[in-house]
Amino acid sequence: MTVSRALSDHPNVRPDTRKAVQDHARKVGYVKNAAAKAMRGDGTKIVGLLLPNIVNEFYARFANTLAQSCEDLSLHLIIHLTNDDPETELRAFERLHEVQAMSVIHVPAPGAVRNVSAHLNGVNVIQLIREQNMGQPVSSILVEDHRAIGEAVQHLAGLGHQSIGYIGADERLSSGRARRAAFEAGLASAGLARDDRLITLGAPDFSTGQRNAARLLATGNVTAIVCGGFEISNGVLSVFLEADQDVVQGMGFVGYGDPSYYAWLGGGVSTIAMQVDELAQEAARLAACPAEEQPVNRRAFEASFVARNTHLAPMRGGG
Amino acid sequence: MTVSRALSDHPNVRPDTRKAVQDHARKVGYVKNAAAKAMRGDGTKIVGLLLPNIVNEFYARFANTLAQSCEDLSLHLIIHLTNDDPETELRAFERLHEVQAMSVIHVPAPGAVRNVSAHLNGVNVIQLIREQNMGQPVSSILVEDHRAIGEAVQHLAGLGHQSIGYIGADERLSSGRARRAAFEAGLASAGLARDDRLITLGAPDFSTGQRNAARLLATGNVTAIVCGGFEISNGVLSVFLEADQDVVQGMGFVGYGDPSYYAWLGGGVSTIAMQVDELAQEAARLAACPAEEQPVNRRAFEASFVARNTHLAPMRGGG
DNA sequence: GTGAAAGCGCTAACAA
DNA sequence: TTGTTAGCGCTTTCAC
Repeated sequence: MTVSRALSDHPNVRPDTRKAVQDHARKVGYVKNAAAKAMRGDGTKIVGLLLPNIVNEFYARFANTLAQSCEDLSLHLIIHLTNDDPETELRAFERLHEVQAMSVIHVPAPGAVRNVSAHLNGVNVIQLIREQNMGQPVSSILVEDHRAIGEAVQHLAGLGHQSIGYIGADERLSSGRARRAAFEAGLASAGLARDDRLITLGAPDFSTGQRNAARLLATGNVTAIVCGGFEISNGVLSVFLEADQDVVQGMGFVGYGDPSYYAWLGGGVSTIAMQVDELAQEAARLAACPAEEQPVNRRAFEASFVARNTHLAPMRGGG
Repeated sequence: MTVSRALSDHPNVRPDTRKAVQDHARKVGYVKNAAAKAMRGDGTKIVGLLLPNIVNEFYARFANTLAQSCEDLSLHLIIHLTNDDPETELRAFERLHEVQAMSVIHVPAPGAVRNVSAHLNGVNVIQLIREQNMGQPVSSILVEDHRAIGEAVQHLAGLGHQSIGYIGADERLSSGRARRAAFEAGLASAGLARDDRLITLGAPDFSTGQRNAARLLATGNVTAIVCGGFEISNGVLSVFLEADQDVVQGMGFVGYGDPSYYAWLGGGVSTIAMQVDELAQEAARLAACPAEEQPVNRRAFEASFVARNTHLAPMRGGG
């Protein structure tokens, strides 16, 4: 059809014909059928995003910026929540395979490698935050937080803390391993001895933060806590904010991630902050190219330590 | 092909053949091509979600719960951010038309009706929070906040406030009109006179909240502020939290929406809370049916007034 | 500069 | 119970 050529801006169409066709298409709201294009093998412009959840402000901001970039690049963004569950993650990959997603950006769930590889043919896979073997080469966008975590520990040490606890993700996550190592390196460079009883690990979720914070506070032999995860940080913080004032009096706290309200809570929460928007833009950049044209890529963005009121002010009502 | 029948659980296939086919499909990770299904006219299982943004915790929680429901219902959720801009919204509808979305859930952007109707053929449209004429029958899921806003005003009046300001969305939004009316009704039932200078309206965004809060505080003749929008509430709150202590001393504040941290800020922020999860589940329920089988539906969920420390405690650092 | 044919993966309808 | 045909909307190839 000449119509098809006109709509695709092909040169071999009389200019007036082309214009007439295009104008009419716009008038009647015609758009090309993506399914038909996909079936011919033209690719889909679909980007999948797999996140543990989208309520945590870090993930929300990432998704927000990514979605903006996708609008600009005319990509379709399909979101799947994994709850950090490998089974759910597998199903998400399956669904994205059905619609022939061009790229998938994902925060790998903890746990063993499952048979996802069957769903990854020709898919441009981009890992975020964490790295996990997928049985095929993948790109990754990481956060380099070694230095920032070290600074956090030294900051606490400088305030006189000698018993600093750590709550983070366990060894099933690459990020869990790296952050724990960074914490221990920080202790060493601050001249503090490591006490394994003060290092508590678990799944990267809110309840791990809650549970371990309560446990560390209960022992009474910890004077500060450093967090190694977004959800964990929120969980720990919830315990601090709801604890009796005399229990947390003088306790040091360093969160992970920097949601907007951390600056407002308890006089300002010290934290490890990352360049969310830059992460998301890089992700969009990588996701925009089909797998075959996209060389595998590995890039890390440096995190920073934000010092605020490391000792949370107790909350008090105003009336 | 017998294979197709086997995979579709068609009865006319020898049971052992069927099982063999299904097992093999699972083993090699075969999934049906959604594009081919769509091209036959079988529909797409794609649900579009159009939100102003996804960082605001109300929208984030809505999207989160909706995404969960979509996983359960095997629907694909495509997210588009509109920034409350009609042009961007129009482009999003266009993109969803391309992929033949089955349903679109959207928070209508303020402004005139544009020619979206061309992109809505056979689409199950579900409006959220706000209502706007789309030139065709649509379902809507609303928040009934008249009573809650009235309670908020009466609560403030009960605390002795006589000059209560209001910051909300303007008349371009159905929700803006309704909430303003609810505020005025609240004043009336509290026996307070309406002062139009204390009622400030604008776009439903953060800066509207910031700007008008600063303005109302500067005039000095307002002792409390009620917010009529999610983003607006956050904007107003940011001004309160960053203002000099003596300026906001004794000021009353009622926010809109109930993000998790409102309970922690300044001793607890009083607010209008809504049943986010219920809204999202209802949205998923409506979105799961194709347009032709879905009778148009209009449902409202009651909001509630949550009284906390209506007078924000000033923030102070702890060390 | 324009049209005709073919095929992408799938399933409803019909034929065997 | 299984196989064949046809067509969904699009673009590439080839013919005119």
